[in-house]
Amino acid sequence: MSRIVLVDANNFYASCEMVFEPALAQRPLVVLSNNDGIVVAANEPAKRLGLKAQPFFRIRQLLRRHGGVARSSNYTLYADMSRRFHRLLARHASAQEIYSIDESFLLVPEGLGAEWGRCLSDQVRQWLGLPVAVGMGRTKTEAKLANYWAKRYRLFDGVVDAAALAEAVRTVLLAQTPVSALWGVGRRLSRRLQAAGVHTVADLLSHPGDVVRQLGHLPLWRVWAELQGQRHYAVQTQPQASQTLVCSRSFARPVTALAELEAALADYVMTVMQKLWRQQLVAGEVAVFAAGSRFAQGAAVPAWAQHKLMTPTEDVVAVLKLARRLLHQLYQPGRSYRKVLIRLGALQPRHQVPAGLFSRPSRAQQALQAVQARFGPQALFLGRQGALQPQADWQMARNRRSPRYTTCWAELPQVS
DNA sequence: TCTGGGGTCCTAGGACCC
DNA sequence: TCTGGGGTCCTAGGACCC
Repeated sequence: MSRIVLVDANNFYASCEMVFEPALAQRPLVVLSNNDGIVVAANEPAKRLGLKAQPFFRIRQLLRRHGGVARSSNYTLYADMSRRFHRLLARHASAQEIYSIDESFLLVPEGLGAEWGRCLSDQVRQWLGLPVAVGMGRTKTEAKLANYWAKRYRLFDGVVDAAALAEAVRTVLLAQTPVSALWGVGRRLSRRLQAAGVHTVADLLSHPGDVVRQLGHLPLWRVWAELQGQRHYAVQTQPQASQTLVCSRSFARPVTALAELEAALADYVMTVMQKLWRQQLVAGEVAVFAAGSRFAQGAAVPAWAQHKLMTPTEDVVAVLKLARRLLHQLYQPGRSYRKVLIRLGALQPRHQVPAGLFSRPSRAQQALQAVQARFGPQALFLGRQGALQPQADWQMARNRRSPRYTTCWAELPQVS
């Protein structure tokens, strides 16, 4: 049986920023969400100040007082760094599951241990400049937990092999680790477990399986079983086809006018259709959601409208028409909106749908796709889209974005 | 003043059937 | 007056993940 390894990058977005601006490592650094709304990543100095996920406006003063820096999310940069990161890891594994932008599960031969893990970690650091944590175990859940320990306890130096821990060490770690640190145990479930007297991972493991099943339903039982070495989650080497595709953005300011909502929606439709085309899927369902701010007076109430299609489609104009109709259905005049969302559902591979049961792309759409493929996704767009309207000040703000060092000729790093 | 975006999975409960 | 029981399917919404 092979071993499972979880490698993830520490403070990924913040680390990407520091790769190209090493001086930032000495100062508190936070990376903000879209619209510079909340903190989504922080480097070690910032964490020492207690900075973590929370609204930016609340920590602005504190950050300034300590000479800190805030950056807007630079997804172009992070996505490119992520691609390099996963590709490097793939060289060292017989199989790889890219689990998130900064995490991979790897299958490696039995017999490799912490020493191997340290070499891997060194190489990632050397080649990409990214600090990582490595967790090794019999199952994904155990690898996750080992990775948690690797990050949390300095003496492990970023690498833990759960199988190689001395029994006494393992016992102490299990007794010190809160259940909420387990994969799949969120806020609500951990509250329930606490109420039942289960505070630590050791507490959970002290119960028999049927009791665990009662306490928390199937997923918790699986986690419990995986911690004893039974595999319930396989390393998924093939990316799974999406079941739904979403595009959603918050606005930089409250929006009341239907025309502005429509323009934003058209932008999101184009984006979500590009995802659909990339995966060669067709959509059987279209849904639109719009809502105001939870914190504002006179804000629109969250509302969904959706429509099932008689025949699945990949036609951007048809989807846009439908989405606009749905938006009109749920629009609340006079109320202010903070976000609009489009979701495509009932997806299936386009080649599995019998010809004639869905509309083939029109000549116009084929031309659109050809131009976008050649000159980039922004090269050609629909007239309804708001992206290029000069007055579209509702668009997402990213006022503190770093250069796209690795993907844009005009923004290459300069050495002097 | 300012509070993200993109997903999956599970469960409860309603509708419907015999 | 009395008003079953069991099954399936679908949907909405919650919980959780990064």
